[in-house]
Amino acid sequence: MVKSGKSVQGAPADTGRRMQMADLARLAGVSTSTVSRALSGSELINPETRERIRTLARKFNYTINSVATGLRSGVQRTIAVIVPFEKTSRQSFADPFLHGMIGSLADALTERGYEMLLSRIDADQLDTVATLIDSGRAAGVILIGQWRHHDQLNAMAARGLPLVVWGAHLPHQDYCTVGGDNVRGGRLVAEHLLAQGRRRMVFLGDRGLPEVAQRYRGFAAGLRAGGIGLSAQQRRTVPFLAESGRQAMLALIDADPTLDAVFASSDLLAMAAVGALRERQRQVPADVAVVGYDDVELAAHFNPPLSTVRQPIHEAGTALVDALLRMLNGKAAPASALLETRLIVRESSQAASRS
Amino acid sequence: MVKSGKSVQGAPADTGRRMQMADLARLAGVSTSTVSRALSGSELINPETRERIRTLARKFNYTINSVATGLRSGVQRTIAVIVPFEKTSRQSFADPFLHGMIGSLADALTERGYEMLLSRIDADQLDTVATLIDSGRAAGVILIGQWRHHDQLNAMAARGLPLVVWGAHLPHQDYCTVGGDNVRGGRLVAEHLLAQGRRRMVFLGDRGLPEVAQRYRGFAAGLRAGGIGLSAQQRRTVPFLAESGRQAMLALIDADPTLDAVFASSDLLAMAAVGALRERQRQVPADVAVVGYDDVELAAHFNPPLSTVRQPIHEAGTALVDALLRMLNGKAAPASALLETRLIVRESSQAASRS
DNA sequence: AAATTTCATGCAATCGATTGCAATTCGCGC
DNA sequence: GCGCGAATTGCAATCGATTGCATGAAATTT
Repeated sequence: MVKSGKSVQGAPADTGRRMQMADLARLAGVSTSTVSRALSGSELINPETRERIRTLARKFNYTINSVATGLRSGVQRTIAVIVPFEKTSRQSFADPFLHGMIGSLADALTERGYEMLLSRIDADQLDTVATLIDSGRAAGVILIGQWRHHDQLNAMAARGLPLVVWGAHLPHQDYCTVGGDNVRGGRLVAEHLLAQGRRRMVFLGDRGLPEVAQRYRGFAAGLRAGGIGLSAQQRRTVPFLAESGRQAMLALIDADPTLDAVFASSDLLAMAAVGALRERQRQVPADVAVVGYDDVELAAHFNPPLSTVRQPIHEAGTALVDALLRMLNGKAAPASALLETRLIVRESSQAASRS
Repeated sequence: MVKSGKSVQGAPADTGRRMQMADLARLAGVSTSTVSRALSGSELINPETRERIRTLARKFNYTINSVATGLRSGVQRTIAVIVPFEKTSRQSFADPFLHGMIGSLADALTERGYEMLLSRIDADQLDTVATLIDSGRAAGVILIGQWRHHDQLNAMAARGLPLVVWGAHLPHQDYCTVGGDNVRGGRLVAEHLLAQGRRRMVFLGDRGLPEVAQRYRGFAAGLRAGGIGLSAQQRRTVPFLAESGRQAMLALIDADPTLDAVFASSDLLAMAAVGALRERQRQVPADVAVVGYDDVELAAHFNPPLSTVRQPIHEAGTALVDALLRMLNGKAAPASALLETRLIVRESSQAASRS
């Protein structure tokens, strides 16, 4: 019922139809052309008229209909942010890392005058992303995580869709990514754990995902450099879900009660791992060191405070948005960006425990 | 440069202008009227023609421009979800509870064929919310948390804005809210802590926020029923930020080293409190019991697992969206809804500790 | 064979704003 | 007093789709 009945004359009734430019024009005794120009601050309009119209607009709470504007001018100030999920596990939205990312993107977009359309979509139906652009609902797309769809993303880039992806930089990649240096991150963790005198490590994460694969590669390489190997029994393929992390950790510790360090590919998994270790009466870090990835806000406040690899979330949002906007402005797809990645050592991985 | 050059004839060049209905009409040798009807499945169109057009559309990857559709038909399938923040503290987006809420809303909206426009806005400029509606960018608004702006929300409701708020149900309230039973939640916590033999309680949270105020009221009432009081020294006004929670808890324990229970108005604060207690060598729950609020996913995996009052996040999303859609369909503003609220007891508040 | 339906499609107005170009007014010089 | 440029403002086409009404062909009736 919001939209109905016409205003009889001049000012539309308080209830009923939304005010529009023609109404304001009538009230001001000018044409809509003049109103349009006045509101957009055109030099063509007499300053007095302009002020009069603007005052009137404010008084009547008039706001330009941006749907109509969008249609006529052909510009869209909406960016779609897509969080893919794998329907088998419902995974992904639960990770607090995503939360930080969304916040950071929201800020970066708002700062630049864009709106954010947030959407979770089935990772197996990534092509629906193209529809968002084709239908004019969004000017561009930011995808969080490339998941297992490298080829599909390449295809979308080939179609010329304005697309930027948070994730790993891969060989033969035609789309633009922004991400941390995952290989380096993994290696830093390996070096740190070795320096703490740990020897029997395990890894938690789904190496089917490019970012995780790179973290693993860096980790394994770092261990190898220290003369330590990592067998198939010492890693576990887990989605980014707390309960899965817990189960995996329980299995690992039961399989090898002597393990002394865990590298989890996300803080969420690391926290779940700590819980599982506790269930098995292992002290963290005295018995087992735990290192996560992301440095989500809670990591510092966890019990014990979690060592982790920091992903520069704030920069990430800015970098993603800027890359996309550059693309929309017709500049060639910007080169993929690698953001700074560093290890934050807290209590969960230290050799000397508090007590 | 995405939009430029006209197609010379028939199929538009692969590069360049976006395909539109007129192009498809030309390709099919019919008018746009026919295409429009064919794609919308009108009975008026010959089934064969309809199929031919649809096939063509699929083949050329044509998608109806929803901006134009929106303008002509006047319907908007976008809902704005607003997360207010207080600029002084940058608070709010950090809380994992919000994250769950956003996910739940995203699901509920998608299921019903709506898109979600996510926006953080300065709580002091809530009126910009009206602009979202007035400008036609969104059909309705879901606001997460009423913060300190009860009156402003009433004013917006009076203006007839389609608005639903997650939060507390207050006296003299003209807008529709969906929320948990905060008073009951607080009371349950009090009863539980008393039953565990705790006596010196403290409360963490900003009672300037209606939801928190209600939780506190229930809590204080429950304690009073058990013959226990709560002095001004036993509560602390804290925003929903981990670091603030930590500071507040440190101050409280220093002020009264004998306290034996903490009720935090969110899980985030509870987790921060656990960290602070740990810094002061207090065992949770042996020395101090801690109870949070929300039951975010991590609560169960915290160390120790966190007792908390569960907010039914999934139902919440559904209820908020349904209430809003009912409003948009012209039904009177639905009555505010109170969702089920129950206490989940985990280790952090138990009398007998594990070891 | 003429008249009447039925079916399928096209024409043109419309949604609410923007903008190139034309029109009007005013001031001022000659 | 007439002409010309500058300053304002309005007219009408346009963005891309939707839809009431008209149209024309085929099918049916008489």
